Amino acid sequence: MTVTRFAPSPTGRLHVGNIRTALHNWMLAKNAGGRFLLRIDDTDAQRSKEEYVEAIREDLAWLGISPDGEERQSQRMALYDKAFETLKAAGRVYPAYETAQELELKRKVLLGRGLPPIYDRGALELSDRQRAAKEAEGIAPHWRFKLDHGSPITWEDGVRGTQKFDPAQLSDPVIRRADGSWLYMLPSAVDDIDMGVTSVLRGEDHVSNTAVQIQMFEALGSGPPAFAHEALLVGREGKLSKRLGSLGCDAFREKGIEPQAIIALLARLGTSLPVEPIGQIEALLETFDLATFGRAPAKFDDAELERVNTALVHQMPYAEVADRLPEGMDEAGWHAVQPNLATIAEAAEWWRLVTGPVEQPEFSEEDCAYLSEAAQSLAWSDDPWGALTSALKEKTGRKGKQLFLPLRQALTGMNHGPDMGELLPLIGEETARARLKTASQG
RNA sequence: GGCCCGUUCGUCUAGCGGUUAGGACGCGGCCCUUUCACGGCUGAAACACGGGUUCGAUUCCCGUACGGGUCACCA
Repeated sequence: MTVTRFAPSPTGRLHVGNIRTALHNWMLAKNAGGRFLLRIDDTDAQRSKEEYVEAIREDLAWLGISPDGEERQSQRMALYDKAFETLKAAGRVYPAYETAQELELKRKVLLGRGLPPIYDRGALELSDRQRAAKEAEGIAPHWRFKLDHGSPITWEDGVRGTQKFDPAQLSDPVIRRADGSWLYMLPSAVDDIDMGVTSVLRGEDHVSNTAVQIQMFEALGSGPPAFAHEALLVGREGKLSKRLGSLGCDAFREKGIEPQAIIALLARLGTSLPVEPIGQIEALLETFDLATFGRAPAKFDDAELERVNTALVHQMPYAEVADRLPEGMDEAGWHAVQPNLATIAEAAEWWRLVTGPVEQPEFSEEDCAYLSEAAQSLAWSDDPWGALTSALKEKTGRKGKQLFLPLRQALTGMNHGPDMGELLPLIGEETARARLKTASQG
């Protein structure tokens, strides 16, 4: 069975990049009838916050991509200890004593000489006596995973094709701090094994991590999962950008963006499939295919998100939105107002044209007379607007803008808006007549 | 700087040696509508640059430029 996972760190709200990864993993699993798991990667106790764990769950639920299971790394330490011992016994981890400052300096020197800033394995040169001396000084080591430089690391990537890495081009990753706390690399691999994850789909910022982790999977006696790395999303100006990071689920919600719009856009952006206002995630699922994923970074544009949202809002049936509409708005009201909406929240603004009060403009003397005439001509029927306008056309000879604009302004206080034929019946005879009278009195 | 990846209409992209270079979104025009919007029709709009290879390159190779990623005791 296909098992995928979404493994965010609870250090902030979900943002577009996150959401996209989560969605694609969800789709990858569901498309194969598999399971989608949430793993809270909270090994970094300093930065992880409980409120964000809760927010992540809520956001996923809001988006409609709830996980089938959840794990937390902070509760799985025993597993990592065990894996660590296994690796140690196999000679695949070694203690290192450099300080962060020393490492930083080494990197700068290498970079300055035009060389790749790869860890020099200085700790491997240490004799037993030198190590003992460090310990005697009270310096506890941090631990690195020893990469096997023997042969190139290769894998068949779900979106990038055959990948090949020279392990000598990679630094031996620090996997454990001196205080015993864990870094991302090992726990992630351990959990993927333990959770039975079969497919790992993540951003291309992880490709070199994958190379390292493939060796970890092997060292732990497990075959690696199927990896796929999708191109990152960039902002309007290119670049991953601070701006994109700030586009969180909460911000979208506040702007009146429907979760379906986010899903519809993110499901297809950067793929060869057209972005379409598809409200059913199941329909999106049918066309989901890693083979359609592009390898170049795609631009995320919130204007496009808003467009998708608007198109979706225009499709939504009354039943789906009923409980979010303003007090008193029934199905007829929804239909009258729907084509003019960019967000559902805007329904309230248009609905005020019906419930009033309306703010009428100043009318010329001529228009006042016309509106007075209109008040008298108003007759109720199935189609009061049609009846009113044709009656006035005959009586006054007005047509076009002259005919309808004063009426619209008197009745709604605005010179554009939903179709009057639908709006007038909702306003009702009494209110309509009153508004026309008021307007006719200047 | 090393290593990976990429560059086709404004945007997302199709293309896998010979095409009028296709689609979608956006944009323009027309129609519908006694407003705006919705809807329908229609139009403009692209192969980063320079060398090869080839009868023929958007497509293959090399180089240049540009963009993205990575090289953390972050994930």
